[in-house]
Amino acid sequence: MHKIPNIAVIRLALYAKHLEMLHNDGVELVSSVKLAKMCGANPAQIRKDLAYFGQFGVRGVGYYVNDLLNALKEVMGTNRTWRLGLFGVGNLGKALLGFEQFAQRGFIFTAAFDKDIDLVGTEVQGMEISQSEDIKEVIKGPGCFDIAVLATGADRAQDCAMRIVEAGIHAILNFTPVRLVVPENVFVENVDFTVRLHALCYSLTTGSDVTQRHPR
Amino acid sequence: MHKIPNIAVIRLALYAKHLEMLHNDGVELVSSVKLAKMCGANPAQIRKDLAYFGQFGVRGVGYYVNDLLNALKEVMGTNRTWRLGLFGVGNLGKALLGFEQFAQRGFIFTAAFDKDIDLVGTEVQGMEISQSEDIKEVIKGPGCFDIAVLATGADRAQDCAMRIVEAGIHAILNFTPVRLVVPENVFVENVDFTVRLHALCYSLTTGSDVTQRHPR
DNA sequence: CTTGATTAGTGAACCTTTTCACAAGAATGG
DNA sequence: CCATTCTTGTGAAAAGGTTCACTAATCAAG
Repeated sequence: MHKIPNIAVIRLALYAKHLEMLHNDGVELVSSVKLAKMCGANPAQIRKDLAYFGQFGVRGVGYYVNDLLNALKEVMGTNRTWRLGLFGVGNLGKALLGFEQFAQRGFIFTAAFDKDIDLVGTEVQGMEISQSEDIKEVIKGPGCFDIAVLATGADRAQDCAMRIVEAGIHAILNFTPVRLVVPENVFVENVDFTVRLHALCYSLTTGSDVTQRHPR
Repeated sequence: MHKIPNIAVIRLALYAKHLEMLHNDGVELVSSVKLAKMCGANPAQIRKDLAYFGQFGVRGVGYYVNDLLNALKEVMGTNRTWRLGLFGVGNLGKALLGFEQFAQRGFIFTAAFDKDIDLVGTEVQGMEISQSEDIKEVIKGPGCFDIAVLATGADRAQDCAMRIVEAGIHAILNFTPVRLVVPENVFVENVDFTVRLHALCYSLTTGSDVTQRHPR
């Protein structure tokens, strides 16, 4: 049995995104070559990535968009809605609450927390704000969520992360610049816009392209 | 001469970030082992990455934080201020305008554009909003910028990108889900939060960690 | 001055990931 | 049924990146 490269899994999300676009355009059939052009990838890579998870295509024909999309969703675990809990309702937090692409792709916020006492109890983007100290209570009710989105200030980040872990949440999307210390069984994705800007700076300065082929 | 891996350049930004933290803490000397622990990297990798660009350390001693930081900034082209132009002053756009980490790390917004006539002429986060049709005029004045930050709706993205390119801008940080079509000499970094969430979904569903080691 | 402890720099080995090239299967037209 | 065209699935080769293991340099203590 083959070891599946992490990066192949990430690319599945990319493929799924483009398959969804094809589906919305009413396209029923697609070849690895066409999909590769859309994604900016190599057709052989797409076929190989898919092969790690099964056989989804028909030789001489291509891939049926709907079938492949459903198969990929099943593999990635995105054939369901995932609930998000926001920590830190500042500029970025508010923007994330209203970020349409989340809802479109099956991610909905069910809870929002902030340290600011004046904010607690008020509504932002139709979400009632709670105190992060109350996370355990919130999680028992309709505010229950699967993934924490951390958008607090740097000073609150580690503290919040510990509360999140203690409440039994095992996944964090971390927008703070802090390297979180969490138990091994907790998954953390660090998002850092400035790193991406640095890549552009280097490319502009040296003329050598270090931008990434695929979106992240 | 060696070919420098793209990914090594990206990691330099990570090292620089942690060196800045050390510098702020008054630390003057650091070893590859210590820095590696901070960054969550392998010490040999740090030494190798640095070696692509020169010799910055002292054997038996380590790296002088300040010297290395300055050297890295020089290499990456971040020993200067970079000016950003924002396109699309919606939820996300506003959040980016007020994003403290940008200013802290040498990125400042000098211009902001929106299609909404009611917004044009008003101020958001102390920035006057212009029409994207006027980009060429704005660029001649104090609103001149080096990198475009694209945070419009999907429908406006490609159109805006073309205007940006025509105005002579060669770098775009793209927050829209659109795969931009631009000339070869224009650098594009695509940011997609949902892809990162998908990685967490897969990890949670399968138990196998596909999150990235380093922030992006 | 010598010894021992550190730590950067680096060639080589190792591992991972991407790409190639072709066999196998499917549709179409005669 | 056969030939042709298409496209997937996949072993193997190539490319790319990471880690190891050792050398060279530096410092401190005896």
